[in-house]
Amino acid sequence: MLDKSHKHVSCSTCSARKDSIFGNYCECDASDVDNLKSSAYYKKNQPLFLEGSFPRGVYCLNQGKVKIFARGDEGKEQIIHIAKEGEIIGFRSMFSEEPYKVSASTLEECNICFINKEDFLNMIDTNPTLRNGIMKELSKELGDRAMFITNMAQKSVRERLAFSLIILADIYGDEQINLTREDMANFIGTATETLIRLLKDFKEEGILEIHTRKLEIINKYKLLQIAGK
Amino acid sequence: MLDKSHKHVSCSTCSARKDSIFGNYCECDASDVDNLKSSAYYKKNQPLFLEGSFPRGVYCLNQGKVKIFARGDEGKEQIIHIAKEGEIIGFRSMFSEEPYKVSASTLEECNICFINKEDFLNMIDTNPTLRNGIMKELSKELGDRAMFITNMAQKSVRERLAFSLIILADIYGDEQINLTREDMANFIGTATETLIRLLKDFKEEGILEIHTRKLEIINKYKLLQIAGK
DNA sequence: CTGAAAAAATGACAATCGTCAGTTATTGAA
DNA sequence: TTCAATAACTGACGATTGTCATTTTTTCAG
Repeated sequence: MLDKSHKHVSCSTCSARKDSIFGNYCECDASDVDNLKSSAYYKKNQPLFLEGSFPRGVYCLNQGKVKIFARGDEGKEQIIHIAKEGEIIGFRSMFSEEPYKVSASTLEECNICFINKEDFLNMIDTNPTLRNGIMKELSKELGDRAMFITNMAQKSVRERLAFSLIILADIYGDEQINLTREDMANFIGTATETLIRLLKDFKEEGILEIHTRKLEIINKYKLLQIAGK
Repeated sequence: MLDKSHKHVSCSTCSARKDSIFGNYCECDASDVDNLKSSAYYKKNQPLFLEGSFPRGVYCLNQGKVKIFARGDEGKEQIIHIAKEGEIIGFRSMFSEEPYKVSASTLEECNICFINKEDFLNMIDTNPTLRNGIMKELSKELGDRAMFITNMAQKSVRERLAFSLIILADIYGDEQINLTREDMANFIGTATETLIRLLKDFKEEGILEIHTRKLEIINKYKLLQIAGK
């Protein structure tokens, strides 16, 4: 259970900081960031921002998981990314001068810090190390998305499920994967029913165990084989 | 027919410059760029760079079209983007410090300029306007790719074809769309045979005319309807 | 602890789409 | 101009996957 008291989370004691751009590129300025940001507790399924709205700043995830998703023409969610502790969310829109093209929403209880657009852009302008880190991050994600598109276009749902389970296992670390079937289907890009059937297949093949919502991967090697690379 | 003499193409007279980041963000420095870059003629189907290799600089497309693509596990191409006159190609990899995650290859005869990595990064460091333009571009593309992923995941091949034809019509401008069936299928994310069948359907529905390889769009409104937004 | 709401699961069925195998048309170099 | 190579096209067929309808299980607020 997380602290819900809205108490200020300090960067200097932030356990996620080692995984963060701030941690990697901006060692010296932790206290500067500390003075600029605010922190807040978010309930499960609470939006950070919505597609179409204008960005006011960036979010830094201290604790919890956040889904980044777009909506298709019929309103169906497509999850583009699942952010974990230490990630900065929504910084792309700081530069594009466009409304958000994606939405962000918590998948579980979260502690999230917020930095104003103006303050953030100021940091970028005056701190070349941080700036280079951000540019590197933008570029990396662009590369990742090229692979994402390729997987979507060329892999079967079964292959994509295997691939996604590996990614999810990485995101969830020690914890077990914990997503609704609908969210998982929206990540893989398939119908919920199809996902459920394939999970059952994987279970029968001894690849994973299903503890209701939580998934435990038993045979990662087999997943890698199915995912095909 | 393009000039094949390897003669230097000057930025100041480059007709594509108005569509370029250099044109929009770096008005004053055209001659600076001029002194740094080299220009070259490329034949059809000639690679600029390959997935996995390390970037040496960026390419600026003066004339022609270039496909940017990744390869799936079985070697099948997935075209991520088709660059037209004025676009800068390969600048993402300048920042990521990774090998290319995509390949680039000409789709027709091209004139392409080249700027060294070092010179380019130097320009970025010393020219904030250009830098902001680049960051804006990176962010924009990231947004575009979120939509690309969503389309891939949620639209039928027929819908994706309609959508892609609109994009291609925009890329080709006054000219007619001119791609092999295979390239077009690899852009849409389908089998060549399926694409051919659907093109025939569209022809029979009066949406387009097929002049062997070249496609002429007759009813753009209907395409928009089918694409679904 | 209980009941209503949400999520997960199952079954039946049809359509989309990919694969394979083969034919026709087009291109471009000799 | 010709011929070989490449690209475009057609047909048959089945597997994968989405849709709809329904049941079972789980969650969580009161």
